[in-house]
Amino acid sequence: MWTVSTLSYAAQVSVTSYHHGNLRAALVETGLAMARESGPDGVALREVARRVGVSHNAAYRHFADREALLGEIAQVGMQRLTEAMHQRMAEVVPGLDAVARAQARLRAVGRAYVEFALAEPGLFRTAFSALAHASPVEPAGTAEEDQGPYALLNTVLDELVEAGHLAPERRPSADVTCWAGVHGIAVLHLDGPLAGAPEAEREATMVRFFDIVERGLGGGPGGGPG
Amino acid sequence: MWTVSTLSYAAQVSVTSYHHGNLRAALVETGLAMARESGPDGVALREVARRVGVSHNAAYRHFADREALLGEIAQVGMQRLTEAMHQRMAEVVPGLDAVARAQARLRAVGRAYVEFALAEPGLFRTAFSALAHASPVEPAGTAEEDQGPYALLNTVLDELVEAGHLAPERRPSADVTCWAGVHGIAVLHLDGPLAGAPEAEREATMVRFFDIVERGLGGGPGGGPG
DNA sequence: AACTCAGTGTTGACACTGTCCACATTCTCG
DNA sequence: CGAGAATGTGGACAGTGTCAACACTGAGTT
Repeated sequence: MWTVSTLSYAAQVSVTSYHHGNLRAALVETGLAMARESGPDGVALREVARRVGVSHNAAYRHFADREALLGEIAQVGMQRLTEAMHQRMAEVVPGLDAVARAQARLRAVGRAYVEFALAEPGLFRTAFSALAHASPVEPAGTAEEDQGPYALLNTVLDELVEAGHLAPERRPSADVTCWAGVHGIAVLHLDGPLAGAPEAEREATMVRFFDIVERGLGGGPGGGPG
Repeated sequence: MWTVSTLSYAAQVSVTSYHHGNLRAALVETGLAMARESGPDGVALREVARRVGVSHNAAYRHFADREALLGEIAQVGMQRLTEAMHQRMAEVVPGLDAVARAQARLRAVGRAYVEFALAEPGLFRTAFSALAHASPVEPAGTAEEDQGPYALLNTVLDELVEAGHLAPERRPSADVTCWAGVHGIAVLHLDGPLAGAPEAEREATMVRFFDIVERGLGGGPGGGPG
């Protein structure tokens, strides 16, 4: 009955069998597409099943809930976000001194975060809608790569400390501050009062934000310049 | 049939008439209560009508859509948020010099924002869920009071400029940066990976955030302290 | 080779939702 | 008083998530 799409189902089996062979993956993939189109609310279990070419309820053999499927999709979304950040971070040209390089990499991950949110609004919203997944913030030292956006941010911030721009005693403040700021910019542009702002303005906002953060983080152990 | 609650329907009429007399207000009020309980998704048109004691569909005489009702509720939520910010801002003791006072007021509005989000998660989510309402960010000068959170923030930032702590050329950067940061902190604690963080940690995060922002905003026209 | 049985997919049902339609009642105004 | 505009009602339709009972298939055991 159902036509097998030409997409990348890892272990595609005979085309007209009763068993789909890879339903779970297919559901996630199709659900992902729907999430990209219309966000978490656009992912209807029945519609996903319909598109995959399987009856409603079939999904219940692989997911306890709609929530469970959505969680899986959210996880993929989070992964995509991480990849985007990683890529932008790696694109930073290497011909700079340590401080400039670390600063550029910090700006790169931040910019990637916002860019991703605006380029993939549905996926971004989905990733943050049902997060029974991600651990409630890993401790700030566990910074191996591809462990999530937070780990990536921490990596860059540690580089900034090493380079000598970020005073160590302000290091603990830095991660959540940066994250919150960038997330706030993303959300306000996505679902907030800044939605529809022209790109130039958004770009200016980003630059100014990073200027302030860099200024706020950098320098010696003393208080502010006042 | 429907029992009239003891709440504040502005123009309550005869108890057993065919016409409710104040349906619109009653719907908003009840919808608001449901939004507080379970966020925007918890506001079901039929259930609202049921609780008010009126048939489903009655709401359609007063709202074009579920979306329209939700928008009205969101507006009330925004108003509550503004009030909370206003109050915390007014509570700042007056016995300080101009700079300290302005800084304290900035921290107060920011803290109020986050506190409100965590104290009224459903309402906060609702306020930011369907915002076909609020104008896409008023220009940064239009800062009369009770015009919304953004106007309030601008007021405080202007005070900071007047007091001499915020360099005028960094003023345009300040509003969105502060807003985004505070909004990010709120959202990450509400729906993000920081959910469930203990209050002490959240408090520390807030303090650190404001330290960085203050440092980043303050001081002379020169670049960072590096 | 036949049988069993767990895994997987299907059909049918239920309760719930938003929304449209036609109808009923009431209020207001001429 | 009577007409017409407001307002509330009931029924219907399509859509949703979820549960329970049934059907098919494939892998392993005897």
